[in-house]
Amino acid sequence: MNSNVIVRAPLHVQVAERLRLLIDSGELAPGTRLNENELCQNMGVSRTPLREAIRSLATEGLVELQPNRGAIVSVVSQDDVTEILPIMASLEGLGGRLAAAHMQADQIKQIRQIHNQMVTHYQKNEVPEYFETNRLIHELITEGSGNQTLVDTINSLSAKVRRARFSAQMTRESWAKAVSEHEEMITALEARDPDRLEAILIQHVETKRTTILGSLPQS
Amino acid sequence: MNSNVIVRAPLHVQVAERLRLLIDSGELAPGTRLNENELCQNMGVSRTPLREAIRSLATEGLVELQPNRGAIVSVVSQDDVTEILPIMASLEGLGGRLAAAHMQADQIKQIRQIHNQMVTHYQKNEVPEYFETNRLIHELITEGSGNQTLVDTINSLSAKVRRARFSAQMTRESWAKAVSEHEEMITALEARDPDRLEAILIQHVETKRTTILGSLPQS
DNA sequence: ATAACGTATTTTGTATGCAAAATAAATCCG
DNA sequence: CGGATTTATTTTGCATACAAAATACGTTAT
Repeated sequence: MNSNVIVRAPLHVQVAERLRLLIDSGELAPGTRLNENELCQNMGVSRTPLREAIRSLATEGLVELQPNRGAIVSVVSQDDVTEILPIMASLEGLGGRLAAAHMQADQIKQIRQIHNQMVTHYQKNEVPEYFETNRLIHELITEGSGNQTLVDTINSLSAKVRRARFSAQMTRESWAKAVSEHEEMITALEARDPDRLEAILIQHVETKRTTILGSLPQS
Repeated sequence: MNSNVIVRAPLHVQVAERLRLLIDSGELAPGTRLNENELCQNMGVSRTPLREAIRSLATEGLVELQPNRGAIVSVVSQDDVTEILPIMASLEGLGGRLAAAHMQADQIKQIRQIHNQMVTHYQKNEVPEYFETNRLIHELITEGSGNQTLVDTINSLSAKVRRARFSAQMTRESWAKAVSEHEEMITALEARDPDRLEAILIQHVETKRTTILGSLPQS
């Protein structure tokens, strides 16, 4: 009779999610060794599901397995970021191209509204809110492509870059440039101009790359 | 005294590799349920490393977990392929662009040689050899980008498409077209023309898409 | 005969236990 | 006293054991 079929996720999945959170929040810093007993007690589960979860995260690239020595939180190097950003540029460009063709008018309107919010956050210098609305816009455009595999692929790469957290060194200039590029993005989207949107998105990631790695030696 | 430090891979990694092979070869067909006991006996390991391996494959997308019902070999639908191919086009294009800039002259010569082999296989109608040399050329160009993350990303997507195995229906025409596109690819690479190589690679995947899905309903 | 229920068996999920490897500690020797 | 070797402890890797869920089966009742 009860149609509320509650399929509670398997333990190892829950554990994986929790670990992902801990790593993403920085509570488990890159390079930290994952002590199984410690984590087990901490989370109140046995080692079996925990180990299964760790294996999952390893194939995701979030942790690195060291034979007979357990796992460490993987360190995202500058080289990694240098490799990832051009890939993201390409994929976000593709996403934009598809989105310009497929998105509904009201979805585009919604993005315009969020964009306006973002500009307000920029003007009021509200950094975390800016980043959040920024992220949301990119996500919505990518999802607008209607290509779930593309969304997943971008997210997986994006997570690694985000974890590097070089982002803090954003200057007033590069911030202004990013905002103006966003303005162009939305305009191109409203005009449903795939080529232009694609070009801007690629340029936008290039700006990001410069911001992140520009001042640093390319090791 | 013995400096030959043999670090044999952990069992769950070996098991994962073996499973990947079984799935790739079609011995474990899409949709097949993975019976743990059966596989354990078959491979002579206990359930623990087997289960860990299955979790890894799940995050890779090769198998699909069904809570309290184990795992099945994931089915790659036409929709999936339709989603993946444009992504691969984009990424192979980027790979080519980078390769044209970074590859050593002797590496390019090597590709030219393999290309010539491939053409011979085409002329002699040696299908498996053709596919293998074809695959190798794409791999070498992508690796020529010097971007390992890009290589990994493409490989992961490529594996799924390959598993769909629509490839059999290659006509004489589309085969000829593919070969001529390859000729253009190598020429562009030798001329170190990134824009041209990128364009051809994107076009090439588009040809592949048409070959694979062209005649079929896009469900 | 068929549908529905209840039981038995299989299969998955989780916990525990034991062996091997790695790390830490302590002892011994120079 | 310092370095190396040996011993003890911790930690990982794998196997087994038990519990819960799902499937298969058989029985009963309509």
